[in-house]
Amino acid sequence: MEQYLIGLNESQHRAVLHKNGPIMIIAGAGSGKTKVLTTRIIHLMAEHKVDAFNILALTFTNKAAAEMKARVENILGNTEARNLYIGTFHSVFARILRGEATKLGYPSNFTIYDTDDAKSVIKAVLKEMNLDDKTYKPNTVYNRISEAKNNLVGPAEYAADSMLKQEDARSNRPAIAEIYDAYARRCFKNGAMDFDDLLFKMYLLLKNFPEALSKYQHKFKYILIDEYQDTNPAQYEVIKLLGAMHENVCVVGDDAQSIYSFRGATIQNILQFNKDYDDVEIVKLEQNYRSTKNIIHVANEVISKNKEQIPKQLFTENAEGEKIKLIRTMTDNDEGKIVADTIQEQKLRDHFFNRDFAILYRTNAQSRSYEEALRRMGIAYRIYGGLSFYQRKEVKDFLAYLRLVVNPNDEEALKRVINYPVRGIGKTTIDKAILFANDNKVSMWEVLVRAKEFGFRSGTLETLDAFVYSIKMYQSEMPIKNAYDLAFIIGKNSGLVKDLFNDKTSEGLARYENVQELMNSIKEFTETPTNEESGEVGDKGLGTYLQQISLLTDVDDQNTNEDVVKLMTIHAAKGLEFPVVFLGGLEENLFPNAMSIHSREDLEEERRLFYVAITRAKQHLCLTYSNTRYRFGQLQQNDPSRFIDEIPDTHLDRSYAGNNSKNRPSEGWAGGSAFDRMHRKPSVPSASFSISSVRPANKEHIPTDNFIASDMKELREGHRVEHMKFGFGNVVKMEGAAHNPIATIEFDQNGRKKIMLNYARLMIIES
DNA sequence: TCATAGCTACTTTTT
DNA sequence: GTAGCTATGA
Repeated sequence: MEQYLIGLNESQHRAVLHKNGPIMIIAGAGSGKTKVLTTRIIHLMAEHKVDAFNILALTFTNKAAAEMKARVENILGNTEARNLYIGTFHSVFARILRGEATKLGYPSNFTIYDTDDAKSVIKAVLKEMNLDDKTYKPNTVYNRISEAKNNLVGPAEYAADSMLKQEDARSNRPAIAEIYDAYARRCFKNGAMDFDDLLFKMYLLLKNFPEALSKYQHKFKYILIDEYQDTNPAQYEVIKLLGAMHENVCVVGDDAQSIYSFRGATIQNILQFNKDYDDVEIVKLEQNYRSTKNIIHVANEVISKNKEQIPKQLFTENAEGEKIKLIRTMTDNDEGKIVADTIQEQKLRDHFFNRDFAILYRTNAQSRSYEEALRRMGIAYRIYGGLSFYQRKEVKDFLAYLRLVVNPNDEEALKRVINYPVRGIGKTTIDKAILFANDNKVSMWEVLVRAKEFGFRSGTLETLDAFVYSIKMYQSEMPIKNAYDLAFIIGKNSGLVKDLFNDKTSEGLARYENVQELMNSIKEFTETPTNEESGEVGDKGLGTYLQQISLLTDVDDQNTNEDVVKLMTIHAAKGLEFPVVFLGGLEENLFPNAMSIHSREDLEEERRLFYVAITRAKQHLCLTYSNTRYRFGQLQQNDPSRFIDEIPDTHLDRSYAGNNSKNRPSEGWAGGSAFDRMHRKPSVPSASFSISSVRPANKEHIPTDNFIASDMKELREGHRVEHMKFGFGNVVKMEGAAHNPIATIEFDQNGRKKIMLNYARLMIIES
């Protein structure tokens, strides 16, 4: 048997070996899904001699795509793997659309608008249409348009659809169809596509241009789709079109983990896959390699409450594990504190590293209390999600300059930078320019270029001319300068970098650093040897750079190995795993969220979200909820989440939650809060997070009476020490960075352990 | 034209 | 609680 097939279980093996025809792989949480996908690609290439050019693999995140690519390269080598089309739906489609843009009337250097850009265009459109943005909230309008595009409904179809018309009329927003039309025109005029356009236009390309359809159908003989449960109708139709010729479509997903319906994903795609094609091979991966038996049992129980699902039973051969812990606190701040305390305690007791912990929550706003508590305890953490690097104002401003140089029709970019840094082009002038542009059906840029003709007066005219001149100068440099050199000049000459540099507040400093960081990333881009991705367009220029980054969102993700506690929403945690997981805010109206408790579908999605959270944990899972919580600046009383009661009592340790946690919180319990108890006796053995069933048990050690932790700066190899938990031992090795030293200690009773001196409390007995 | 004080509005968000 | 926008005064 081939080396790469070794270690697959029977179902995994079947999924990998299936060659032609449609196949659906239902992959439970932690069942080795990525391994199956990558091994399948390797097998197709190595065994069936399928050319890399003929394989298309689509994922939802850059990270998933990168991981897949890396694994394939690892086995087959870079030269073989580099020609694979592995990427996110958006990046692969964007790449194809660049090549075919002219068919659709777009320039091939079209700009990609992110959500903020799109909303800003909507705002501008609303203003021009004299519509009130209280009734037509840009957010709502954007979502409505997004939904339409994800369902392949264009502006014309939208206007003609009586159902949609009725819905909009009922919600008192009859003008959505008009706004949609104006928005689409504006984007087109700006030479820009939003995220949804990348899918929608891809569909239109295949639908309306038979030769394009045929080209890509021939090219992609084998198609693999990851996270199929999260696909929306647009993605579904594109896959259907692309796969129609060979029908070698392999979809992988887990209906139980479908949590993106609010972004247009429809679980029906996976539930009905076997009706879309004849003779669908169905493989279920039900063995979990991630979690303890306890966690898997609870996950199964919870998800079984959902009606709509593909029947399956997850099982594991891992250890039994311990019960799931439930902690109740009085306030959200206590919740943060108790989690931070527990992390600290567990690090000491069980030798976990910061990176072994994840704190998950339903909404981003919940991160604050954890943050404060962790900071106070000096535990390193990182919040994932929230504002990504590329969404920060200063970064967007700088990028807007670069965008404008590449595509002067990009009105969003123009508006961002026309008076930033301040150069005396005020609101009045800008409004005037926009007005002229609309009246004369030209771009705003055009108005500026021909400012004199449009009758701007001398003072304004001068500043406008100077601005136009500077941008034109940058444009003329484009063919001869690489992205970094040009960006450097732009940053310097525009005064933008200086402006940030002069702001000496701490926020200003952070902003300056962010722009420097951006410059670094541009430099890195110019210095990295060209790979096949960029072979298409002018290599190291500004245009190529912008294309590359417009679909990147999370630079933060790159450092997954740093030793920090990770904080993120459950959504962001999908696909990840952690030894210890804390799940916070298990309260009615928060989780399940108030907006999702009115329909069965929504509630089931919340439950799937709960399922996703549970199945992130490898060894320990701790649920917390708080009696009161500040939300929107107001103190709220909360009932415990209904999901808590869906966990079988046999698998839930409620001893931290008070006796009546099943009922509504009573008035008189506060004196004996779990929090208080936890602090009075932090190390009662039965109350501790023991990992006995997962790792070999440590022999209990009772610290000597005069135990006082020594200064760890004094610790050297050869010292004899006492550890609170592990007893006596000898230091055999010192390593790690100066700020994070690690000692290897041979304990008399408990063997060799690595101890992080920043956290451990050790007493030096003999030096 | 710019700086600042108040008012408002908020789920999740791979791209 | 806080970001982000609007109205106001300088």
